[in-house]
Amino acid sequence: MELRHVAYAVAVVDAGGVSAAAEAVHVSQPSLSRQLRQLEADLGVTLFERGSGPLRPTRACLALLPALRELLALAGRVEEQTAVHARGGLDRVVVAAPNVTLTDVVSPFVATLGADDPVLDVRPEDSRLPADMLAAGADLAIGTRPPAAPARWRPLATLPVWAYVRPGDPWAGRVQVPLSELVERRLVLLPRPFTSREALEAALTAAGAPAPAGVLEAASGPIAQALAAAGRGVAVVSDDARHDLVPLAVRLPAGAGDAGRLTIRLVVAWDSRAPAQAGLSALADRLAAFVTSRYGG
Amino acid sequence: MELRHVAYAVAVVDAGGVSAAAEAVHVSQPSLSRQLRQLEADLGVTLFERGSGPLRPTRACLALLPALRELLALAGRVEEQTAVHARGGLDRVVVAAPNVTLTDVVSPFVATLGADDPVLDVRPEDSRLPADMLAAGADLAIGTRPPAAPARWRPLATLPVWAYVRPGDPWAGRVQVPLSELVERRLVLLPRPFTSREALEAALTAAGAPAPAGVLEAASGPIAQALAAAGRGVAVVSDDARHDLVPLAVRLPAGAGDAGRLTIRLVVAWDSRAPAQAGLSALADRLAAFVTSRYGG
DNA sequence: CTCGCGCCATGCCCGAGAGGCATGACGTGC
DNA sequence: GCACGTCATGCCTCTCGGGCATGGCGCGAG
Repeated sequence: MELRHVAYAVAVVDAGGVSAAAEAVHVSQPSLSRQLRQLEADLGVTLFERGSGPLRPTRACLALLPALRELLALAGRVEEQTAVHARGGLDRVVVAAPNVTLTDVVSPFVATLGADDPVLDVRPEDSRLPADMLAAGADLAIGTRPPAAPARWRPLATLPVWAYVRPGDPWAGRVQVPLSELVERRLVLLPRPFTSREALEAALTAAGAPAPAGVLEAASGPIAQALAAAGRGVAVVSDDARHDLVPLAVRLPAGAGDAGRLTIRLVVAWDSRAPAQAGLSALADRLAAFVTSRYGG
Repeated sequence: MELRHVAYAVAVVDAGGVSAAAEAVHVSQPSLSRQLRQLEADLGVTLFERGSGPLRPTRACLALLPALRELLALAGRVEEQTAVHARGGLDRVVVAAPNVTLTDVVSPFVATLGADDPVLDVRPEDSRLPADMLAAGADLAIGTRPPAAPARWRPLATLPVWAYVRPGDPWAGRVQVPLSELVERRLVLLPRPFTSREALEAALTAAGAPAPAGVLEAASGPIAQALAAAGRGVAVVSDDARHDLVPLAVRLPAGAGDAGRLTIRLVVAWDSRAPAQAGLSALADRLAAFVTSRYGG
């Protein structure tokens, strides 16, 4: 019996099914399904009844459940306690992230931390690759592309890319604009390595849409918005709204996933071999939970 | 953090060092050493001070120790509790073993089991290979050769092979006899597949000793002893003494290991994929502990 | 009635990790 | 100074956890 298996079993009970639990514990549904059976074989007890629909805990499972929860809680307390004894581990955590994310995501999260929590040493980063940030000394890195092993990562959020128009614009009354219409306008975009730009171009390629009628490059999100506010074009960025700009979702052709809107995926990553890895992953989970509650997943 | 790692760390503290702990938890010393470092990295805490001699727990480790022990105790209780709910798992456990082992080892162990323990359904087996016994439906198998993966096994005991002479024999006053002298006598041996026979012949080959002067084959250990009691030769078997026979250790040439005596190794094996695997390994551990306390390892 | 959708299980493959063996570095005691 | 006991490290194997793709299966909508 391993703690991981116990956590999986409890997650299945709480989530009411394997599929839902798999999402909660960040593994695929087949993997979780197999781990469950392994735990059952290991203990020699049938924990779940299979059959129609979501599987349901057996009587034995429910009887064990309190002890299993206690086991997890105790393990959690041990890991917390280690933070106290950690030498140079979680007193300071260096968080690296692109600028947009820092202002819109990390800063609000830092504001929610208590006195017991580690001090987050936030550092803006040019690279979009979490792997590079980790190599540069960051403990946690936020970016758009999952790093390769042995780094670990977790999905953080799926943020929409907005097309910002000023209040007087003909589109100002709409809530979304199709990609095909968007390219007919002059666009204010960020330079290439920025994710909103890359996501837009990838979507254009995938949809077979023509190149935008005109492109104006801005050095940062706020500047792009300022240009849009000045009527120089439609700013396509993922920043939150400024200057009273009106955000429009960018509608993609059907079947493109992400609810048909242009989005960018954020991930949070850390080094699996770093000291206090348990603490880092816990912090990453809290950050993900915070973002989910704030942006609604 | 996984329960296995916790168990390892506690074992190291209790045993006072990696090497001793490795034996206690049945893994090799290098493996245990690495797991420890992994646990430290995972928690972000230095648990042991390395340096001269056996490593010693740090202050942080000692602070965590009670919680770790509690964690293991709780996990143990959960596994015990599962035995109660196990369906057809550990109510009956089929134990297969060679005849000698059954009478001399398993039976006394069965006598020590309480009402809460599973019923051991003991079955004598001709094969010396635990793998065959498991394939034949046994839950636990006792034999002389460790099975291949995915079966799991544990060393059970190292039993001496005795040279039995009757009280009136010229050797009756001795406690041991060298292999070279033994072969000059007429010997009462078991047939080939029996382990005492195979061990003897392997030792003869290894020592370059001549073949025994004369061999009388007996169908079983007790019969061999009966023949020895009748003065028909020296019985070389691993059974406990009967018929007032005098046991002599068989001395091997130096460097042959096993404290220079002819011995056979016993192992207990089970199927890692069997239901109630946790209960089986616990039972195997208890059996090993019993044998150790009875035969002094 | 049938089709589609949401469940979970299974087959396949890959990579990480745990394990063993052999060996090396380091201290201690004879 | 040498033998021995400690733990660490390199190398290899093999299990197992994980993901993707796919297959049954029941239920509900059309």
